[in-house]
Amino acid sequence: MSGAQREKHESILDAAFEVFGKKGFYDTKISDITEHAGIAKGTMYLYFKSKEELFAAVTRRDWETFLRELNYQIKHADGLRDKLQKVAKHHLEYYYERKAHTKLFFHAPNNDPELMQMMHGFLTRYMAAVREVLEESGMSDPDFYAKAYIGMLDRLKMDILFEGDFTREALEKRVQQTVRLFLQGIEKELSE
Amino acid sequence: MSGAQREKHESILDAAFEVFGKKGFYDTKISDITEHAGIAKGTMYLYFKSKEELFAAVTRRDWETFLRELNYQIKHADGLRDKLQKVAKHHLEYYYERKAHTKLFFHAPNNDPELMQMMHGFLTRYMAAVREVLEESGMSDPDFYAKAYIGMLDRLKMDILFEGDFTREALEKRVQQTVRLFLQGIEKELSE
Amino acid sequence: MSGAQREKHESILDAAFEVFGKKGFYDTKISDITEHAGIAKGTMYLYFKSKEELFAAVTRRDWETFLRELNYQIKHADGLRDKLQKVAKHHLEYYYERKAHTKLFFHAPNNDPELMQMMHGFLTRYMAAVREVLEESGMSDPDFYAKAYIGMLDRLKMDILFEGDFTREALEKRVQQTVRLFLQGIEKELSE
Amino acid sequence: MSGAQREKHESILDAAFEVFGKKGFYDTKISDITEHAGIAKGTMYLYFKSKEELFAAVTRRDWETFLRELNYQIKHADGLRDKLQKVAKHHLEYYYERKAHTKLFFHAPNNDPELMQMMHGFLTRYMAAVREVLEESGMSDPDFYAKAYIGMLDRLKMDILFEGDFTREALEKRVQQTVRLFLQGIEKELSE
DNA sequence: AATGAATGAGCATTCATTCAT
DNA sequence: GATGAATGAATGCTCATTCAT
Repeated sequence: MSGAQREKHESILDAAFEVFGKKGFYDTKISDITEHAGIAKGTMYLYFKSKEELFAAVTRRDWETFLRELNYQIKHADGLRDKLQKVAKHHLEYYYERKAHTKLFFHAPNNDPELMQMMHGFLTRYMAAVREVLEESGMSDPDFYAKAYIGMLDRLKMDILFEGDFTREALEKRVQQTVRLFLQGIEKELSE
Repeated sequence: MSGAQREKHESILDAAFEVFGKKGFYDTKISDITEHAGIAKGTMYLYFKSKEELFAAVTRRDWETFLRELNYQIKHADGLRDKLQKVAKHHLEYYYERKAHTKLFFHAPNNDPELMQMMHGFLTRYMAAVREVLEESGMSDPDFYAKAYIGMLDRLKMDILFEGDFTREALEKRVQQTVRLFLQGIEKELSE
Repeated sequence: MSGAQREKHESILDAAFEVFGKKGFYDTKISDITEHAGIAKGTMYLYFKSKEELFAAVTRRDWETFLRELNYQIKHADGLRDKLQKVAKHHLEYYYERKAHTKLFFHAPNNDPELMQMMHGFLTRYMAAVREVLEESGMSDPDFYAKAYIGMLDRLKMDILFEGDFTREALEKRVQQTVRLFLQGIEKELSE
Repeated sequence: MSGAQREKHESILDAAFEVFGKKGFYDTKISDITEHAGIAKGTMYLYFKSKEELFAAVTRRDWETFLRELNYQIKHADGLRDKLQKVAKHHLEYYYERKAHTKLFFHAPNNDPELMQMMHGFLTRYMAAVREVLEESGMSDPDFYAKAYIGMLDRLKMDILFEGDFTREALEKRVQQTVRLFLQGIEKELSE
């Protein structure tokens, strides 16, 4: 793929992110996306096999970015508390930045097994990253605790997405609260 | 509505629960449901305004049951630990019993604002019930903690729904772990 | 199927015969046919599974009529010469009456194995009917002669279909010539 | 056109013959042909105006070869019987050699008037060649007899094309039978 | 009340053809 | 001359909903 093609590939993904995120998978027409990208309808099919695959590609790019940055944050944090804090902040800020594109998360195609598979893979990788942080601190059953931590964060994201006036300050407070709650909760499990 | 009508109303809901739960909203045809219920296609429209409304009614009935039982459990439990335990057990068992109907939760109609509204209402009532439990123990910011607790449980439900061999024993263990984690986590916030 | 339904079924076939015969399979839109029949597009699909199946049904009805009348003609004819004459007349008149619907024969769907199969079946039944006539006269290799006879007729039909001014008198003359040629040709094979 | 160009022109025709013959006009994509010919898609359009024209060119080349050889055979045959025999053999062998490319004959483009015109021209030239043979023998109405003869052969070709196990010996037998049938049939019309 | 035949809006995708390089 | 990326017209079919019976 040439440079120009890579650029077009990206610009289609950008347009698709925009439109899928605002209108949801089913209410988005291919022509909505291609018009937004300034290309002809058929051109999309030179880069993506189908509407489903395009949605999957948008999701994949977004998640890969999420996971890359997550790992970067964890790597450059010091100690358990700092790492958990970075995770929480990353999780909540990710959704904060996507407030205007909520339909990416709630209005995905319903019965695409490949997409389901892919999503599951991402969730697993997210969980694994958090589990590793906990393992380093010598916790037992780190799987369970990783899931619980992510679960808390994921519930809190709802307020961010659906309360129009959620501020960055409120977000920051949530981060602190969550870390505190979790750290106290696991205190006795830590091997020190 | 006469008794016979009420019965038919219920039997349509039963059929819809079954089919929506197995095939998801979009892959379910009205005729699938009416055939399952043993009635004519048009008859459904005498009882429900639309496919969306039927789905909403199925969801509503299920959630109302959930909340009714939740409140019953809380009312008949003693003390914070017991109440939290009952909540966790109820939440996880609810999904355990619906393992065969996962598409009710993941393949809902995408763009029905009324349904979104309704779901939001149920989540709020669920949260409120847990918040009350926490408030009774004199916690500050009980909203946050209620959400965190529910978030943990909701993440754990995924394993129940998608791990085919999840047992009731494993479920029970999750309940204990979650309660323990949470209670330790909030220990210092408790006013006693 | 009720009487009214049977009538609608027939009227769709009539419309399809008309439009397919004039424009050919590929240049006919479903809406052309349903408009011609005075019904909605979806209604066609209550009676026929697909465009291909509708075309097959049109063809089937036409061929069944052809074969029914053929057998009737043969049954009510006396002796070999008369029977061959009736066959020739029937074959050529059939196409004469369908001069305005030539595309039924030349612009059929190209890759429908079921249709190919069906057509093959009809040709076989036609051949079998002629073969029987020859067998009664004690000919050897009646298969070959039946095919040769039908072949002559089928080539002659082309003039009928594509020469605009072909008259019934010319047709009648062709019948006589063909019978004469064929009878002389097989004279020595006859067992008398 | 240079030599190299002529070669490419031919190689496109070869590829088109191959692919059209195997998959039929509608199921063949231009890219199928150009890939088979080892050239880029656009290049085809430097040599042929359209897909239809390419198909017509393939057909034309094939028919011209057919007619050239036919005339050669007729010219080098002696007497009516020999000439008719050569015609029959040529006709049936032509299809025998194209058993693997039947779709050239049955899955042609449906609504190309120019192609129809061309095909008609070839049929006429074929007919004329046979008619001349008959005329030399002083027959009356040679047109009719030429068509009848070709008709017989054309019906017999079907068996060759669609019966997988048709042998050259069976073909030879058909030739003999056809000539015999026809010669006896026209015996009395011959002026000698 | 119950039926089920009829309706018709809605949309992803293909592929022959073009034309800038 | 050769390329191949871009174009965009064109259409069969589904299925929620209606309404005459």
